Amino acid sequence: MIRDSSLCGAMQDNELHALSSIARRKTFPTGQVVAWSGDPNSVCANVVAGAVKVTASTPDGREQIVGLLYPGDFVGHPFAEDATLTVTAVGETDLCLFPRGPFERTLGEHRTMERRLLQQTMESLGGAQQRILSLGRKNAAERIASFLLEVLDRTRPDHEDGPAEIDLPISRGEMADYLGLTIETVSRQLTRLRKDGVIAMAKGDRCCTVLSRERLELIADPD
Amino acid sequence: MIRDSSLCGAMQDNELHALSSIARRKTFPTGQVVAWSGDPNSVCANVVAGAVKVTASTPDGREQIVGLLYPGDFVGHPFAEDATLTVTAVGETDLCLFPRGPFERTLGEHRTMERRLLQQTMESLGGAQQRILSLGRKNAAERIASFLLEVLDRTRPDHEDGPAEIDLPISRGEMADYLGLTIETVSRQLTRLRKDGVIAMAKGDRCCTVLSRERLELIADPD
DNA sequence: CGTTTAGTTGAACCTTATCAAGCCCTGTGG
DNA sequence: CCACAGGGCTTGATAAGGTTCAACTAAACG
Repeated sequence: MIRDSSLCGAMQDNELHALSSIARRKTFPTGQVVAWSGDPNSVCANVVAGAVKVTASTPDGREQIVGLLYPGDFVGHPFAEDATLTVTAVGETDLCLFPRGPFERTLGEHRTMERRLLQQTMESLGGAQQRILSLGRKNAAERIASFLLEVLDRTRPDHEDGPAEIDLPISRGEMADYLGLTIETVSRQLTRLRKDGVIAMAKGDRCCTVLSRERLELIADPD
Repeated sequence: MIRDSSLCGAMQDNELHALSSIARRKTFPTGQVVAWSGDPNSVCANVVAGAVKVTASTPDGREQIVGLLYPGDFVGHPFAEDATLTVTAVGETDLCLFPRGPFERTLGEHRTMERRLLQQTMESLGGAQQRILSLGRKNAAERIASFLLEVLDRTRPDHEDGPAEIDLPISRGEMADYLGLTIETVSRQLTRLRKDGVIAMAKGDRCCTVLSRERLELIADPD
């Protein structure tokens, strides 16, 4: 179902076959860890359904979500000996797992796959660079607005204007870990957006209606 | 001179030849812009000597350095139509420039090169993720200490302990833009490190002696 | 039901930004 | 040769944004 947006997108049938012969489908319940930081780096994967968070943390336990991956996204770090990041399912999640060794070998045998992975990695890098800008230079309101727009673009790629309902994939605490803020600040900023009529959202809910995409964009990227 | 650490590292002579036939060497004076954000994405490059900064900025002009690249590092974003980032020489810098089109073609013709670029891009992504952690969860002191260690590791890869002299590649203002702080905070944190005897450094100087790497590490990653 | 968990809200505090002044070095022009 | 302007850096005072701590609500769950 997610073929064309994922690694498999550009591939021939024989290549797909090579991949699927090493792949293993698995469902992870909410909160289950797929791979631990510090463990040997043994798997790569494609997200099939649900989502995963990729987290880094300081030795004293502060946590930061460095990536949020959705269906079609590639997870993992080929060629690295050890995992430096923890991968966790957020919400019930289906992954297509590839043991790293065989995956790297398959990569070597199928050019289109390697090319596609290179392009995906370049895109991830671009995304990471945007997040560096957010975390380094944006205030709380701007970060929250940017995040809502990110989720909106992910789930409604064709949306242009007018009200749109989005379902936040993560909790307030996870939003805080993603945006480099605290739970309290996230909560306050959301109520502020609600009071200002930019979004509509029941208290404590994960469901959120963007009333004015335009205003949200203005907050995310002021001019 | 920087062959083995750069893209060219894993290549055969015929591949090197292919690359060098499209390459153009150029020296950029301090502050000169190599590529502008928003312009068509026309070049990739390898840093030969000196260093470049890669910056992103908000529409209202706040600036963030998203990457700092040294000799051997690859600069650019193959496959992207437009540049979203600005690349600027910091200090007198030699680059080996590749027009993007021919570079992508060459990439398609030389597997080892593509493989190597994939690995480099993965490493860049890992670095970016570490910086997301820093910007999201570390305070000013920790960021400064992390940065000094980064520079130390770059310039003295074999250094383990004891005093070591390092030359900061960038100004205070650029450190601020790199670390998501202000000039004033950077300055204050450096004098603090100086007063605490962690580093020795003449006021306003770019040269800095790390007196205790151990203490610096303790500050960068508290436990 | 009582307990737990996620989220909201308020008050006090703290880190960092902002504003302002001054220093030092360099380069320039009288 | 000196006065002066400018840039890079430091330092101080003040302000603000976000964190921390704490209380509270509401839904979920045994």
